[in-house]
Amino acid sequence: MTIETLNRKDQINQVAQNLFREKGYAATSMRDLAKAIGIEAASLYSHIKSKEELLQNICFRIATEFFDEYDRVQNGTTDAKVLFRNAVTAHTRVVASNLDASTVFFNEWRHLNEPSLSEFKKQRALYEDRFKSLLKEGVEAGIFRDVQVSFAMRLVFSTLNGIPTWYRPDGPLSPDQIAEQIADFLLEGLLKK
Amino acid sequence: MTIETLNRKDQINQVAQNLFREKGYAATSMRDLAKAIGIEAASLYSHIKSKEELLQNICFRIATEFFDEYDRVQNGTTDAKVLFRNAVTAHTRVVASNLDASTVFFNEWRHLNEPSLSEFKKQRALYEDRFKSLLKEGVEAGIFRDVQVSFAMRLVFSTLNGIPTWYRPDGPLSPDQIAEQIADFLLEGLLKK
DNA sequence: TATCTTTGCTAACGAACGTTAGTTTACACA
DNA sequence: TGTGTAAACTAACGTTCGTTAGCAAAGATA
Repeated sequence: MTIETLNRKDQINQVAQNLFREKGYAATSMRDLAKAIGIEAASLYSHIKSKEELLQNICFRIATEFFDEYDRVQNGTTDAKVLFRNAVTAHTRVVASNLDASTVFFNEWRHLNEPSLSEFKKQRALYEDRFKSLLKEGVEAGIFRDVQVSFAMRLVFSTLNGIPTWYRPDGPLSPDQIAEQIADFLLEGLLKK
Repeated sequence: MTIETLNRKDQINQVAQNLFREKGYAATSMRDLAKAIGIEAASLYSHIKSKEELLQNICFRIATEFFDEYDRVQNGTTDAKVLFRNAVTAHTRVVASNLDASTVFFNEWRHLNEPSLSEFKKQRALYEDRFKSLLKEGVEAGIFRDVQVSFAMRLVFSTLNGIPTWYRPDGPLSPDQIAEQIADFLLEGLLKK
């Protein structure tokens, strides 16, 4: 596989990410995709196997990034507050650095077919469990309020996964700054102490 | 228009809400919709004008509910904390009582065509402004922390609009109980005081 | 009983869909 | 210069799409 092939293949995946985000997977035709690249629809199949392969690539690449980034920041510390802040930062960084792909990850995964669909759900559940454990430890350590952990986990993910609906990378805040502010918000709430 | 027409029309709208939520607007065909009801696809057109009309009905009905419910709870009080709690409760009640329709409202509005699309965006912006004002007043009154109000508004809506991804009406909590817990979470944060 | 309205049906339209077959073009390398 | 390969093309496949036309059945109203 030559360099040119890799480049074209990467280009297809990147444009697909963008179109799937903007129009949705089902409403994006292979002709739309080809036109955005400047080739014929049939020519796409010199580089990819199918439309669904594109969706699989996006979903599972992002899933891997979530796991990898989480592992990277969870080093020695056992302080629940720091652990939480690190996890939020890691997740936010992945989302904010992959706005197109993570939006597809959040909204378009249901168009996967089996067995990819089941595999996707399994990985997502594993990732969510990490946050649940983390919240559980914070509550048991008496650092967090006595919240229901699976409820809190849902609210945390709602906040984090909503980032692509409003974050613009050309704005004033970097992903890490966004992450910090979100962690503050989740930890401190709105009220003055 | 007889009672039977209204019933069938209502049924079509209700099934459409459910299918548009589960599969997405673009991936739901008129034949899917007809089959779920038990008639032929062509027969739908004795009751509706077009597929897009169904989407418009859902989006604008929910928009109206958000405004109406907001107006209903914002009575005499000027306490920012109570105002915020009331707004969160109103919004949550609309979402939790219309899980299918509100999911379509959140995720499928982009498939509206002009001029409905612009009208939708305009109404949504107006609604968001209400929450922004409310947060601004709380910050200025010294009750809320000194957060950026449009940033805080985005986080609040992310939390609220994520409800359909996890809330199950057959679970133990009523919409009002959910609303209360979410308001607590947003106001108090995770940390113990 | 005769007429109108509602609500369904079958058949079909033209367009768009994902994808395949077969061919041409361009370039790397022997 | 001749050969092999990658990457594009045109043409077309069978399917599905939203929607329309025209008609039949059923019930209400006169």
